[in-house]
Amino acid sequence: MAKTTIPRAVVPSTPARKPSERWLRIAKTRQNAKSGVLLPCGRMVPMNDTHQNPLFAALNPAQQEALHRLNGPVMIVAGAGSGKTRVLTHRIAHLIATGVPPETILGITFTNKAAREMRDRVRALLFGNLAPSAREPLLATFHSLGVRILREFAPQAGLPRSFSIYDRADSLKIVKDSLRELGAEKQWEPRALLSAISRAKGDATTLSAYRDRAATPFEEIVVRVWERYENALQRTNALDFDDLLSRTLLLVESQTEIQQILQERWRYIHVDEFQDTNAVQYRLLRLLVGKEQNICVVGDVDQNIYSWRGASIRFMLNFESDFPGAAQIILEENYRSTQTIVAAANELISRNRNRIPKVSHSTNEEGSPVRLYAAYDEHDEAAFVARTIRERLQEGVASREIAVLYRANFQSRVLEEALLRVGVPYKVVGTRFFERKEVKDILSYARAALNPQSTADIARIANTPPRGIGKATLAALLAEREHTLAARARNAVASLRRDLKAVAAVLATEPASHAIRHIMELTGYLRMLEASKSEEDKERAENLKELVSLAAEYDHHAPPAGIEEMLAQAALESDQDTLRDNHEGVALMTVHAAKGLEFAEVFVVGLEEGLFPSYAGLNDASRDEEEERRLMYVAMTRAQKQLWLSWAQSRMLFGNRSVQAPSSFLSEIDPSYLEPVQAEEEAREPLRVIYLDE
DNA sequence: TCACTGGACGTTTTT
DNA sequence: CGTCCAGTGA
Ligand SMILES: Nc1ncnc2c1ncn2[C@@H]1O[C@H](COP(=O)(O)OP(=O)(O)OP(=O)(O)O)[C@@H](O)[C@H]1O
Repeated sequence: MAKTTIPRAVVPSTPARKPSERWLRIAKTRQNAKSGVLLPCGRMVPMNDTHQNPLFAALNPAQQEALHRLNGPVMIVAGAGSGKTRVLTHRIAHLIATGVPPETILGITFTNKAAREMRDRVRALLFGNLAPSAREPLLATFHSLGVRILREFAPQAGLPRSFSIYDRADSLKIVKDSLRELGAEKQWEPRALLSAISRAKGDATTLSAYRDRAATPFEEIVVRVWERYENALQRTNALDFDDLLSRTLLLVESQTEIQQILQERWRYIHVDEFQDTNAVQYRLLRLLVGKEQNICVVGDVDQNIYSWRGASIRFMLNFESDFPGAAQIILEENYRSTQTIVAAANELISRNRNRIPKVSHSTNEEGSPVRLYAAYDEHDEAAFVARTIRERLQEGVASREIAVLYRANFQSRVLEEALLRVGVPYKVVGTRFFERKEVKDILSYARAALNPQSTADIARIANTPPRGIGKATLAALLAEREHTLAARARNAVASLRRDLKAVAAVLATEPASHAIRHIMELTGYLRMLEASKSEEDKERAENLKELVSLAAEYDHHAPPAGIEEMLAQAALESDQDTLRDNHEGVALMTVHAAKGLEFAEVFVVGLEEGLFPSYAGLNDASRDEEEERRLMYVAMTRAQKQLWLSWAQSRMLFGNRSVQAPSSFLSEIDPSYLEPVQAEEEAREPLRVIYLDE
């Protein structure tokens, strides 16, 4: 395997504004075709000099290996906090530094936030504060990559120029409607049907293949709903999340020319969090990798936590046979956490049988023990968290350095109440801005105007604000039977049409933020909110103003591309995206949402049998004890310095107070790493009375 | 058409 | 215990 690439054009793509801004510059002499690094002092060092090239100096020897092996397939396998993401970032920067054209590099991340961060890091590593150049690597999630490809090749993919992306709520609504049409809404759970459909799509199973092997009554109803679901999507020019991947796969699979274009476009492909890749993503990936086989994936099988939606570690296990000659790089040093945290997490995960044992150690300080709190109930637990955080803030820890992690979203409520009570600022990650009703409404106007087939959007906004369009009128409108309506209803429909026409005109001519403002005004939506006396509506009006400033980020696109881009972003926004880079406040989130993040101090709450590990889906095949343990491993390894674990002896579940047993995971951590925290006396007494009352 | 209300039902995790 | 939604009456 070649250790040095053959650089092509190595002339710096963007002229430096000021010499000081560009601390690292690509230079090359024509004679030897070898590149070097120009240090700020003006001295030139060879590109591969592991001592002087700053990109190498920031990595340990094992990590550097990934920068030496730029060609051919590479898989980096390593535990939490071992610098996998850091290596990817440096590798991409290094590729560019050696003269690989940036736009031939593709990096796939798990969330948009991760993509954005990687983009910032690569820029910082290469150009200091230089303005973004047109020539940049593409850093995106599989889903946004799909949108990009499908937009570019819309005709070949059999898609209209402007298609809508349906989020889970949109999809669920179609499933519900389909079930109702089938008269089966009482017998089946819409969510179960949607996840069956989604799961099949993610496994690259087509409807007809699924139909052929459907045997159980459940599978039969899935088929019947899926047929209707697919019809509805097609009718409304819409794609769901899974389609963004599967339609892209279909396109690239069936059209060799397109495959070739894409293979030539991205000659260096990277995938982060590879352990959570599903079948469709993997097949797409294999098709995108060109003859040179320049693919670099990083992952940790112990952090596979999305198997319930089709992600599988088998692609990691098969990597070497699918990509012959693949180099494997193993990273063993954890840079993130204290020795105590690393040891405790390793011990826990070693209980899993279905894994490949690996070494992971830390040369960081030993650190303090993991603190364990046994609460009386969920209120006591939340009070403990709030009180401890307040103390830590007083001791000088920044609030953004602290996270509280839980298994299920409903657990955030008590925590919020407790934090509010003691005045600790916090941010619940996962309450997505774009899922707020008022935001969805305004965006629905845009979607309906851009894509007149989008009946879901039309239904959503037809009577918001009230125009006098009720159920009957709406049905007639959607069936294009307006002429059968009474005059009053016809007028109402005419007013809706006028609004949509006006919105369409505005979208075609105005930049994104102006367009959004116009929508709010010309539809009377903002007026409706401002006329209301309720606090909630006041807040909604505020959110809409926020939406306008968000839209301004898309103003540089020519209309209507700005809005289209924003709509795609809105649909693809991840939970993590609600955490702004410079956010204030303690982060509250599910363990799933914390994947890939790190915090100085971490609380993991609700460590009770049935909750974490969760017993939900007990009858399902989806329940997986080992995945729950991996989830716990992910949770623990988010912490850099201090980890707190807690559980409650009693908890309100489904409106019933239930007696809880401590999580089995707690007994899987050696007691020598743990230190119990005593309850505060005054906190204990009144709560004990409540407890005994039961 | 729309506002209100009682009852059913839920909590796994999400791009 | 809350939330959401379907069904009711005005
Ligand atoms: N060689 C190194 N020198 C100093 N710090 C490092 C080094 N490698 C990694 N780190 C730091 O360790 C932390 C973890 O790195 P990173 O997030 O890249 O790990 P990861 O393997 O992707 O983690 P996870 O799998 O848990 O998401 C980061 O703060 C990173 O900056």
